[in-house]
Amino acid sequence: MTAAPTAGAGARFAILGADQSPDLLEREVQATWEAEKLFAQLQRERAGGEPWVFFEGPPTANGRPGIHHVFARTIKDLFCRHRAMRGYLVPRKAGWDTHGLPVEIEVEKRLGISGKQDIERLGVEEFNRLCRESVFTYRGEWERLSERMGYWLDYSDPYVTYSNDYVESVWWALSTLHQRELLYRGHKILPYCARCGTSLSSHEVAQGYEDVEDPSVYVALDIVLTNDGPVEQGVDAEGRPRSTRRILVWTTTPWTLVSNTALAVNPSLVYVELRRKSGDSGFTLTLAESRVAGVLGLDWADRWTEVARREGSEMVGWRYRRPIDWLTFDDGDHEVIVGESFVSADDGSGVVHMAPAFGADDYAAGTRHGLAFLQPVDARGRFPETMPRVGGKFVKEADPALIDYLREHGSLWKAGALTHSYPHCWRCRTPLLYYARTSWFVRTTAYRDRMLSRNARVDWHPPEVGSGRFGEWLVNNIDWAISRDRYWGTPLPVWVNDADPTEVEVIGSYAELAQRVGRELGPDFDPHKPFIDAYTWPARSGTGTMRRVPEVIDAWFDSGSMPFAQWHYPFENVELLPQRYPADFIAEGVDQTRGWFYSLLAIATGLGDALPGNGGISSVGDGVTPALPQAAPFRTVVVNDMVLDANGQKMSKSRGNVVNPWDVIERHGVDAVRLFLLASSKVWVPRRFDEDSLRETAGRFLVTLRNVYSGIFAQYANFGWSPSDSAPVYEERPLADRWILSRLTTVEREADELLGDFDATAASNLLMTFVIEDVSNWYVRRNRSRFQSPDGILDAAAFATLHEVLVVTCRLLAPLAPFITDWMHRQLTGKSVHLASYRRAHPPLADPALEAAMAEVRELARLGRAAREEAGIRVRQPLSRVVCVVPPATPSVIHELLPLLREELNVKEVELASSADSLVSLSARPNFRALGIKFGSRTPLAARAVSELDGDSLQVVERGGTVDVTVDGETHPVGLDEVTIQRRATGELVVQEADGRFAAIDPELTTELRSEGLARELVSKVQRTRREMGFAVSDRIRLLVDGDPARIAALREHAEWIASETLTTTLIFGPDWPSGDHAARTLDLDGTSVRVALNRDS
RNA sequence: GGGCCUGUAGCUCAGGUGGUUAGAGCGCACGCCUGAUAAGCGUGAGGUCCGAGGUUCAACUCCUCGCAGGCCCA
Repeated sequence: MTAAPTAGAGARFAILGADQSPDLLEREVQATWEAEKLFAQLQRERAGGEPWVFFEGPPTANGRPGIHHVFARTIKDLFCRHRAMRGYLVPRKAGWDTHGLPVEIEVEKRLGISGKQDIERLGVEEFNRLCRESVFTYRGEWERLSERMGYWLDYSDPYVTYSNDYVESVWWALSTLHQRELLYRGHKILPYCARCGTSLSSHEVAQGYEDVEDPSVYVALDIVLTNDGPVEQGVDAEGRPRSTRRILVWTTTPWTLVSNTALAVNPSLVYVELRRKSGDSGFTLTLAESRVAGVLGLDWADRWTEVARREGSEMVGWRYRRPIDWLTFDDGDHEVIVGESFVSADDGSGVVHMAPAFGADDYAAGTRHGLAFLQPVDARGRFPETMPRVGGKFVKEADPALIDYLREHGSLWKAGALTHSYPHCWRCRTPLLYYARTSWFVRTTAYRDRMLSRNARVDWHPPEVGSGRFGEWLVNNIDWAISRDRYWGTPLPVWVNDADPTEVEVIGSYAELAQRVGRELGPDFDPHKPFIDAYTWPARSGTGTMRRVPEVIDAWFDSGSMPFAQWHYPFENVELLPQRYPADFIAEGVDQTRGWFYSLLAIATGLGDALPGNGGISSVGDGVTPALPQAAPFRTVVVNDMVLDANGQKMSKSRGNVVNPWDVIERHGVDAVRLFLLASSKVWVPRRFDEDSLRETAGRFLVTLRNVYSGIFAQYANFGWSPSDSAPVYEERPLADRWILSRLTTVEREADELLGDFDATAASNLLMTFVIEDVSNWYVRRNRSRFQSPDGILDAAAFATLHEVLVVTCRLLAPLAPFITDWMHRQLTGKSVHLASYRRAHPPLADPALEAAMAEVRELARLGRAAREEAGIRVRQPLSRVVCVVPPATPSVIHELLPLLREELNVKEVELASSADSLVSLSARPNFRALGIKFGSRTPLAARAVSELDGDSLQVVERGGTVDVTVDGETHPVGLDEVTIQRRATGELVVQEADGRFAAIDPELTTELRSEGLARELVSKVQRTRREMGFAVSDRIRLLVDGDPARIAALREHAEWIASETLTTTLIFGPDWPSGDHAARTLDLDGTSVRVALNRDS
């Protein structure tokens, strides 16, 4: 890397060659950062600043980082950098999520084993050792990529969820929740393989769906009590005592009928009660109206007649008699109809049988309605030996016997078969059972409202994720099942008396554990399985031994504990935590909605005032103290969506379209990748990663930035300008300089506000547009000659101006593209951009009038060019004049800017015409918004009347008066508010107009103009020849020109100008060819040939 | 089945609170420039704003119902 320039004479700004690869440059910058320990330096400099707290969501280091990780980390990095540049101290502690199923699966794969039996055969100790080892297989690559992409994070002291300190903090959280009666043992319905004896995780289930044939059974159950009272009893055709009203229920799992405790109807569906027209007409049958034809046949009306219809909500609370009464009810309601919105009328009868032990919906409904819970099936999926008819049978094999039983008792309505997709064990193909398993829960439903109110305080980007995807889901929150029947995880710190399962102790620290077991834990203490299970102690009650439950906890509970566990709180850092909690900012992918975002909120809300400054619950049950404000653990969250491939497809290994971040970084550089990801669309919309698109947007922008710096600024500044040279104060610089400096001030403020508001996309586009349009395409282009051959102090001020523009632009861009900006900033100032302040303390004032006027000039330039195009006259050919009109509100400073327009359009004169000018005619455009308020439904009539106003009337209006228009027979005054006045050119000029502005060129070419055009043409071609011959920019030449006498005469008029433009010391017109070396060319000048010869004047 | 997002030019995307001429970049066509040059600039042609209803004097914008794609959850 080139040494930074020192201020003063002879300063040299390094030039960035066009062939310099971004990758190489960025690696050099990276090396500099490392050598300087720049991140640590920044943190030291900000140490006294107000903290702006960032939480790093810990990645699971068991897979290679992909391009989407680069995306998420760019977002995290850029806001942290921005706030640091604003002066905040932004702690950035790294973290690793190291527990959980993904790690176990990775190890299983590597060992070529699968399933719990295999793991236990291997030994839990060995398995967990391998898990611990594997976690950091990819850690090195994660760190290297993070560094390469410029994601600054303190990796020296990361939090690691498997570490003893971290686990202890998690234990503390669990025991705190337990003290608040928020931890309990309950049931959870899980997909379970009875053969393997294990429950399956959702992604295992997803692998095992197969089409199978299952029974499809309708049973008609007796209704015994409705809202109108008891139902009359009777006997059926076979003489069995039955109720006179029945309800039709459908199931594909007859074996669960043994455990039936309720029926569910959809409260908003319509149900009909039908009676047979003939035959067994002594009873009625109730089912959903929309299912009647499906169940009873399309011709049902021939045989049935409707006796009542009602909404499901009217049936809630009715009582029925269950189909099989072998089991005794325990606590809870039973044989009742409940209302549940999940009940669908797409199949079945619109009435669903509920067995809370065997279905997730059923279980949830059971919890909601306090239903009884009947679970007779053992761990191998069999009914107890003592059960009638099906004793000892595997449940699925018991179906036929149960169907027979129903038939014998007259409750079977019809039995068939149904082919549908059903989950099977992916290992052994056994159909899975949805099974209630004992599980440990956090009673999140007890504080759901608090989670909602805390969530309402979060600044979500975008807001709809917070209110919709997350908020809606919170409303339907159910208790968090935190235990897992697995091996590699934080062990659940729950010890239960083996003689009395109601005696439970939850251990909240290692000291407490040591106290229980009556000895030191020792330096080699490992809280993981299997070691932890060796810690037991005699129960306090005197009988039995306290033994730890076998489960580990959900890894999401680990990561959700990071706000305090990363600091080993409350065992350490008690003073620090109030300054590091809550987070001002987090950012993760939308897939974290129910992951990390939830676990952070659920844990923090449950802990309440056990965390400093967290407010909330101090106890549960009767005593709730809502004293402190209930903040969420994060004040702001930026949610990013996925990165898709160039065709909008999800990246996946099987499709082979996964983008390797290292490859694209090598090709384009990190700055371009970061900018592209941020700028292509709002970060919370899925974006396509298309390298062609990247190249032409972010890539092109960076080339332009480099060109402005190297090709304009550095190249010419190196001829003798230095930052210490005195330049006129801002107010005395040329108007163009004041304009770009004003734009800079405006953009500086806007970019800061946008990033302050977490809108990285708008900030990226603002800055890229500023550099390309305002800096490169207007300021630099129009002032190029001031850099190439500065004449006097006002010209030279361009260097000071562009220097300022580039320095500030680097700062504004630094959070987004940290490499090139740092390189350039060091060249320009000798200092790293990342230690700079984002905004200048005393920028020159913005001049809105100047900016507005320049915008008009640029629009006129566009129109003027279009007019030239239309007239077919190239820009090099000078023209006599252009006549322009701008809106009346245009600031008067525009008059001072007209020289710029004259140069841009290559005309001798620019006239601003007024409305009174003979070139101009006025026309009116109705202002619908204003007219609409006044005229309502007659707006179209009024609009027509307004647009028919003549020029004289409009002049009156323009001066602030009103004129009357007739609308629908009535007269109304119309003023400036209701009409937009437009000017059009009349006469012989070539006109382009838009939105009340126009530019009209005079296409007439005088002899004088023609000869000047010719001279320009010659200069241009001679310049090209010089260049082709390899002359240096400053080389002087001798030039001879010969050709058609009329042309030569025309050129001769401009001899002096030609000579000075081409650095010609001796200019000869005529046929006298010089002796010696020279290059002779025949040039085509405006249709005729001219011969030139030139050589270096040494 | 539920929740949320997206649908605008060939492509990628912008388009507060409804206002009659819907924008940009790329690509394309034509042209300019030729000492930022393995660069730069301009002009132009491209659009039933996914569809159907509705509200309104007026709908890309608001409402309802669909269609297509995506994500998450069942």
